[in-house]
Amino acid sequence: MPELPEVETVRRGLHELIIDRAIKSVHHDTPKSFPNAVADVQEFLIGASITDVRRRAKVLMIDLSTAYTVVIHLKMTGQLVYRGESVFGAGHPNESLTGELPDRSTRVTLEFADGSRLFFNDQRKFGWMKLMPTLEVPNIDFMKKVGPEPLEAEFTANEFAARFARRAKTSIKAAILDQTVIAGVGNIYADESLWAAKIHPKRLVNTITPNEFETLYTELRAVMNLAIQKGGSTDKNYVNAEGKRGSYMDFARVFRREGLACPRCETEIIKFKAAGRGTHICPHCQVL
DNA sequence: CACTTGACCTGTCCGC
DNA sequence: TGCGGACAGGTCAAGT
Repeated sequence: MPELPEVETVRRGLHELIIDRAIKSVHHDTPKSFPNAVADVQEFLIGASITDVRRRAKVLMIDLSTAYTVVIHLKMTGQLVYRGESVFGAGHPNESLTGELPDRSTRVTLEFADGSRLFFNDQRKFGWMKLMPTLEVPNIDFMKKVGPEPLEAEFTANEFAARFARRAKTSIKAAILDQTVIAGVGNIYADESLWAAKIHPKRLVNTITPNEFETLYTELRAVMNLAIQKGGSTDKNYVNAEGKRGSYMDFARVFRREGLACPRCETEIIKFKAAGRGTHICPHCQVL
Protein backbone atom coordinates (compact mmCIF):
# COMPACT_ATOMS: atom_id res chain seq x y z
CA MET A 1 0.00 0.00 0.00
CA PRO A 2 1.99 2.94 1.13
CA GLU A 3 4.65 4.22 -1.20
CA LEU A 4 6.81 7.30 -0.79
CA PRO A 5 3.93 9.84 -1.11
CA GLU A 6 1.75 8.00 1.39
CA VAL A 7 4.55 7.53 3.92
CA GLU A 8 5.55 11.16 3.50
CA THR A 9 1.94 12.24 4.10
CA VAL A 10 1.85 10.19 7.30
CA ARG A 11 5.19 11.64 8.35
CA ARG A 12 3.97 15.20 7.91
CA GLY A 13 0.80 14.47 9.83
CA LEU A 14 2.62 12.81 12.70
CA HIS A 15 5.13 15.64 12.80
CA GLU A 16 2.23 18.04 13.42
CA LEU A 17 0.51 15.74 15.88
CA ILE A 18 2.98 13.97 18.16
CA ILE A 19 6.19 16.04 18.53
CA ASP A 20 7.01 16.66 22.21
CA ARG A 21 4.38 14.22 23.46
CA ALA A 22 5.60 11.86 26.18
CA ILE A 23 4.89 8.15 25.93
CA LYS A 24 3.03 6.76 28.93
CA SER A 25 2.41 3.15 27.89
CA VAL A 26 2.56 0.72 24.99
CA HIS A 27 0.35 -2.28 24.21
CA HIS A 28 0.91 -4.77 21.41
CA ASP A 29 -0.58 -8.09 20.42
CA THR A 30 1.84 -9.99 18.25
CA PRO A 31 5.63 -10.12 18.65
CA LYS A 32 5.85 -9.91 14.88
CA SER A 33 4.42 -6.39 14.83
CA PHE A 34 6.61 -5.17 17.69
CA PRO A 35 9.45 -7.59 18.47
CA ASN A 36 11.37 -5.61 21.09
CA ALA A 37 12.41 -6.92 24.47
CA VAL A 38 10.28 -5.76 27.40
CA ALA A 39 13.31 -4.39 29.23
CA ASP A 40 14.28 -2.12 26.33
CA VAL A 41 10.74 -0.88 26.02
CA GLN A 42 10.65 -0.01 29.71
CA GLU A 43 13.99 1.73 29.63
CA PHE A 44 13.96 3.57 26.32
CA LEU A 45 10.33 3.94 25.23
CA ILE A 46 8.17 4.46 28.31
CA GLY A 47 8.63 8.02 29.55
CA ALA A 48 10.45 9.15 26.40
CA SER A 49 9.14 12.07 24.40
CA ILE A 50 9.00 12.41 20.62
CA THR A 51 11.71 14.66 19.22
CA ASP A 52 11.30 14.17 15.47
CA VAL A 53 9.47 12.17 12.80
CA ARG A 54 11.59 11.31 9.76
CA ARG A 55 11.23 9.27 6.58
CA ARG A 56 13.70 7.41 4.36
CA ALA A 57 12.26 5.56 1.35
CA LYS A 58 9.05 3.94 2.69
CA VAL A 59 10.40 3.72 6.25
CA LEU A 60 9.25 6.02 9.06
CA MET A 61 11.41 6.90 12.04
CA ILE A 62 10.01 8.32 15.25
CA ASP A 63 12.94 9.72 17.24
CA LEU A 64 12.83 9.71 21.02
CA SER A 65 14.48 11.83 23.72
CA THR A 66 16.31 8.68 24.88
CA ALA A 67 18.41 8.57 21.68
CA TYR A 68 16.30 5.60 20.60
CA THR A 69 14.10 5.51 17.51
CA VAL A 70 10.94 3.62 16.64
CA VAL A 71 11.49 2.43 13.06
CA ILE A 72 8.30 1.56 11.19
CA HIS A 73 7.49 -0.12 7.89
CA LEU A 74 3.80 -0.13 6.93
CA LYS A 75 4.27 -2.68 4.11
CA MET A 76 0.93 -3.35 2.37
CA THR A 77 -1.80 -2.56 4.87
CA GLY A 78 -0.17 -0.69 7.75
CA GLN A 79 -1.73 2.47 9.16
CA LEU A 80 -0.52 4.92 11.80
CA VAL A 81 -3.46 6.85 13.18
CA TYR A 82 -3.34 9.42 15.95
CA ARG A 83 -6.41 10.01 18.08
CA GLY A 84 -6.55 13.11 20.23
CA GLU A 85 -7.35 16.71 19.62
CA SER A 86 -7.37 17.46 15.89
CA VAL A 87 -4.91 20.08 14.72
CA PHE A 88 -6.85 20.51 11.50
CA GLY A 89 -10.20 21.40 13.04
CA ALA A 90 -13.61 20.62 11.63
CA GLY A 91 -13.20 21.64 8.01
CA HIS A 92 -10.68 19.06 6.86
CA PRO A 93 -11.86 17.88 3.44
CA ASN A 94 -10.69 14.29 3.40
CA GLU A 95 -13.20 11.61 4.15
CA SER A 96 -12.42 9.54 7.22
CA LEU A 97 -11.89 5.83 6.61
CA THR A 98 -11.08 4.67 10.09
CA GLY A 99 -13.72 4.14 12.75
CA GLU A 100 -13.45 3.49 16.45
CA LEU A 101 -9.90 2.55 17.55
CA PRO A 102 -8.50 0.18 18.60
CA ASP A 103 -10.14 -2.28 16.21
CA ARG A 104 -9.41 -5.86 15.24
CA SER A 105 -6.41 -4.95 13.10
CA THR A 106 -4.73 -2.83 15.79
CA ARG A 107 -1.31 -4.33 16.49
CA VAL A 108 0.30 -1.65 18.66
CA THR A 109 -1.10 1.20 20.74
CA LEU A 110 1.13 3.97 22.07
CA GLU A 111 -0.52 6.05 24.77
CA PHE A 112 0.79 9.54 25.51
CA ALA A 113 0.86 11.34 28.85
CA ASP A 114 -2.05 13.56 27.82
CA GLY A 115 -4.25 10.54 27.08
CA SER A 116 -4.06 10.81 23.30
CA ARG A 117 -2.99 7.66 21.45
CA LEU A 118 -1.17 6.50 18.33
CA PHE A 119 -2.49 3.28 16.78
CA PHE A 120 -0.50 1.01 14.47
CA ASN A 121 -3.08 -0.97 12.52
CA ASP A 122 -2.10 -3.68 10.06
CA GLN A 123 -4.59 -6.10 8.59
CA ARG A 124 -2.06 -8.41 6.92
CA LYS A 125 0.63 -8.26 9.64
CA PHE A 126 3.41 -7.68 7.10
CA GLY A 127 4.37 -4.39 8.71
CA TRP A 128 6.51 -3.89 11.81
CA MET A 129 7.81 -1.38 14.32
CA LYS A 130 11.20 -1.78 15.99
CA LEU A 131 12.82 0.15 18.80
CA MET A 132 16.55 0.69 18.34
CA PRO A 133 19.28 3.20 19.12
CA THR A 134 18.99 6.17 16.76
CA LEU A 135 22.64 5.81 15.78
CA GLU A 136 22.05 2.24 14.62
CA VAL A 137 19.25 3.05 12.20
CA PRO A 138 21.60 3.79 9.28
CA ASN A 139 23.22 0.38 9.85
CA ILE A 140 20.05 -1.58 9.10
CA ASP A 141 20.69 -3.65 5.95
CA PHE A 142 17.85 -1.93 4.15
CA MET A 143 19.22 1.54 4.92
CA LYS A 144 22.67 0.60 3.66
CA LYS A 145 21.33 -0.74 0.37
CA VAL A 146 18.47 1.65 -0.44
CA GLY A 147 18.85 4.03 -3.38
CA PRO A 148 18.60 7.84 -3.41
CA GLU A 149 15.48 9.84 -2.58
CA PRO A 150 13.97 10.74 -5.96
CA LEU A 151 12.40 14.03 -4.84
CA GLU A 152 15.50 15.61 -3.35
CA ALA A 153 16.46 18.78 -5.20
CA GLU A 154 20.04 17.59 -5.77
CA PHE A 155 18.94 14.30 -7.36
CA THR A 156 19.59 14.81 -11.07
CA ALA A 157 18.33 13.18 -14.26
CA ASN A 158 21.84 11.94 -14.99
CA GLU A 159 22.12 10.23 -11.63
CA PHE A 160 18.66 8.74 -12.16
CA ALA A 161 19.68 7.12 -15.46
CA ALA A 162 23.02 5.95 -14.04
CA ARG A 163 21.32 4.12 -11.14
CA PHE A 164 19.64 1.76 -13.61
CA ALA A 165 22.92 0.42 -14.97
CA ARG A 166 22.97 -2.20 -12.21
CA ARG A 167 19.72 -3.71 -13.55
CA ALA A 168 20.50 -3.50 -17.26
CA LYS A 169 18.91 -6.80 -18.28
CA THR A 170 15.71 -6.69 -16.33
CA SER A 171 12.46 -4.93 -17.19
CA ILE A 172 12.12 -1.22 -16.51
CA LYS A 173 9.18 -1.97 -14.22
CA ALA A 174 11.18 -4.41 -12.07
CA ALA A 175 14.06 -1.92 -11.94
CA ILE A 176 11.95 1.07 -10.94
CA LEU A 177 10.38 -1.00 -8.14
CA ASP A 178 13.83 -2.07 -6.93
CA GLN A 179 14.46 -0.05 -3.77
CA THR A 180 18.22 -0.28 -4.24
CA VAL A 181 17.90 1.59 -7.55
CA ILE A 182 15.55 4.40 -6.48
CA ALA A 183 13.94 4.76 -3.05
CA GLY A 184 10.23 4.81 -2.44
CA VAL A 185 8.62 3.89 -5.77
CA GLY A 186 5.90 1.23 -5.59
CA ASN A 187 3.40 -0.29 -7.98
CA ILE A 188 1.05 2.68 -8.31
CA TYR A 189 3.62 5.33 -9.16
CA ALA A 190 5.64 2.91 -11.30
CA ASP A 191 2.60 2.43 -13.56
CA GLU A 192 1.62 6.09 -13.49
CA SER A 193 5.08 7.38 -14.37
CA LEU A 194 5.71 4.77 -17.09
CA TRP A 195 2.42 5.79 -18.72
CA ALA A 196 3.38 9.46 -18.50
CA ALA A 197 6.77 8.73 -20.07
CA LYS A 198 5.18 6.45 -22.73
CA ILE A 199 7.39 3.49 -21.83
CA HIS A 200 6.14 -0.11 -21.86
CA PRO A 201 6.86 -1.71 -18.46
CA LYS A 202 8.35 -4.85 -20.03
CA ARG A 203 10.99 -2.94 -21.99
CA LEU A 204 14.44 -4.04 -20.88
CA VAL A 205 16.45 -1.39 -19.07
CA ASN A 206 19.27 -1.53 -21.63
CA THR A 207 16.83 -0.54 -24.42
CA ILE A 208 15.70 2.66 -22.70
CA THR A 209 17.22 5.72 -24.41
CA PRO A 210 18.79 8.66 -22.55
CA ASN A 211 15.86 10.82 -23.64
CA GLU A 212 13.40 8.28 -22.27
CA PHE A 213 15.26 8.15 -18.95
CA GLU A 214 15.12 11.92 -18.75
CA THR A 215 11.38 11.92 -19.42
CA LEU A 216 10.82 9.15 -16.90
CA TYR A 217 12.82 11.08 -14.29
CA THR A 218 10.72 14.19 -14.85
CA GLU A 219 7.38 12.35 -14.91
CA LEU A 220 8.16 10.20 -11.88
CA ARG A 221 8.97 13.27 -9.81
CA ALA A 222 5.88 15.08 -11.10
CA VAL A 223 3.61 12.13 -10.28
CA MET A 224 5.01 11.66 -6.79
CA ASN A 225 4.89 15.39 -6.03
CA LEU A 226 1.27 15.52 -7.17
CA ALA A 227 0.50 12.46 -5.04
CA ILE A 228 1.98 14.14 -1.95
CA GLN A 229 -0.06 17.24 -2.73
CA LYS A 230 -3.19 15.05 -2.88
CA GLY A 231 -2.35 13.30 0.39
CA GLY A 232 -1.46 9.99 -1.28
CA SER A 233 -3.53 7.24 -2.90
CA THR A 234 -6.27 5.41 -1.05
CA ASP A 235 -7.42 2.29 -2.82
CA LYS A 236 -8.46 0.23 0.18
CA ASN A 237 -6.43 0.66 3.32
CA TYR A 238 -4.18 3.66 3.22
CA VAL A 239 -5.03 6.55 5.55
CA ASN A 240 -3.07 9.52 6.83
CA ALA A 241 -2.15 10.20 10.46
CA GLU A 242 -5.71 11.37 11.12
CA GLY A 243 -7.28 8.24 9.64
CA LYS A 244 -8.37 10.03 6.47
CA ARG A 245 -8.15 9.09 2.81
CA GLY A 246 -5.78 10.46 0.21
CA SER A 247 -7.24 11.58 -3.13
CA TYR A 248 -4.57 10.80 -5.74
CA MET A 249 -6.66 7.92 -7.12
CA ASP A 250 -9.07 10.56 -8.48
CA PHE A 251 -6.17 11.78 -10.64
CA ALA A 252 -4.70 8.39 -11.59
CA ARG A 253 -4.38 7.92 -15.34
CA VAL A 254 -3.87 4.16 -15.67
CA PHE A 255 -3.62 2.55 -12.23
CA ARG A 256 -6.75 0.47 -11.52
CA ARG A 257 -8.36 1.94 -14.64
CA GLU A 258 -8.40 -1.14 -16.86
CA GLY A 259 -11.26 -0.97 -19.36
CA LEU A 260 -11.39 2.83 -19.19
CA ALA A 261 -10.09 5.25 -21.81
CA CYS A 262 -6.49 6.45 -21.88
CA PRO A 263 -6.64 10.17 -21.05
CA ARG A 264 -4.22 10.88 -23.90
CA CYS A 265 -5.56 8.82 -26.81
CA GLU A 266 -8.84 7.20 -25.66
CA THR A 267 -7.50 3.67 -26.22
CA GLU A 268 -8.79 1.21 -23.64
CA ILE A 269 -6.40 0.68 -20.72
CA ILE A 270 -5.37 -2.92 -20.15
CA LYS A 271 -4.01 -4.83 -17.17
CA PHE A 272 -1.52 -7.71 -17.13
CA LYS A 273 1.27 -9.07 -14.99
CA ALA A 274 4.78 -7.59 -15.19
CA ALA A 275 7.61 -8.03 -12.69
CA GLY A 276 5.14 -10.20 -10.77
CA ARG A 277 2.78 -7.29 -10.18
CA GLY A 278 -0.52 -6.13 -11.55
CA THR A 279 0.42 -3.66 -14.29
CA HIS A 280 -1.68 -1.10 -16.15
CA ILE A 281 -0.85 0.47 -19.50
CA CYS A 282 -2.28 2.16 -22.54
CA PRO A 283 -1.41 -0.33 -25.32
CA HIS A 284 -1.32 2.50 -27.87
CA CYS A 285 0.94 4.92 -25.96
CA GLN A 286 3.21 2.25 -24.47
CA VAL A 287 4.60 -0.30 -26.91
CA LEU A 288 7.30 -2.94 -26.66
C1' DC B 1 26.25 -12.34 -9.42
C1' DA B 2 21.75 -11.10 -11.64
C1' DC B 3 17.31 -12.15 -11.84
C1' DT B 4 12.73 -14.41 -10.75
C1' DT B 5 9.57 -16.68 -7.82
C1' DG B 6 7.31 -17.83 -3.59
C1' DA B 7 6.35 -16.73 1.20
C1' DC B 8 4.71 -13.83 4.68
C1' DC B 9 -0.95 -12.77 6.33
C1' DT B 10 -5.85 -11.42 6.10
C1' DG B 11 -9.71 -9.89 3.61
C1' DT B 12 -12.41 -9.37 -0.47
C1' DC B 13 -14.16 -10.32 -4.79
C1' DC B 14 -15.42 -13.29 -8.65
C1' DG B 15 -16.98 -17.45 -10.90
C1' DC B 16 -19.20 -21.82 -10.32
C1' DT C 1 -25.65 -18.44 -0.09
C1' DG C 2 -21.46 -21.27 -0.06
C1' DC C 3 -16.96 -22.45 -1.54
C1' DG C 4 -12.48 -22.37 -3.83
C1' DG C 5 -9.22 -19.64 -6.00
C1' DA C 6 -7.08 -15.43 -7.41
C1' DC C 7 -5.62 -11.16 -6.04
C1' DA C 8 -4.05 -6.93 -3.14
C1' DG C 9 -0.15 -1.02 -2.96
C1' DG C 10 6.11 -4.42 -0.12
C1' DT C 11 10.12 -6.84 0.89
C1' DC C 12 13.00 -10.94 1.69
C1' DA C 13 14.73 -15.59 1.35
C1' DA C 14 15.41 -19.14 -1.58
C1' DG C 15 15.56 -20.77 -6.09
C1' DT C 16 17.37 -20.92 -11.12
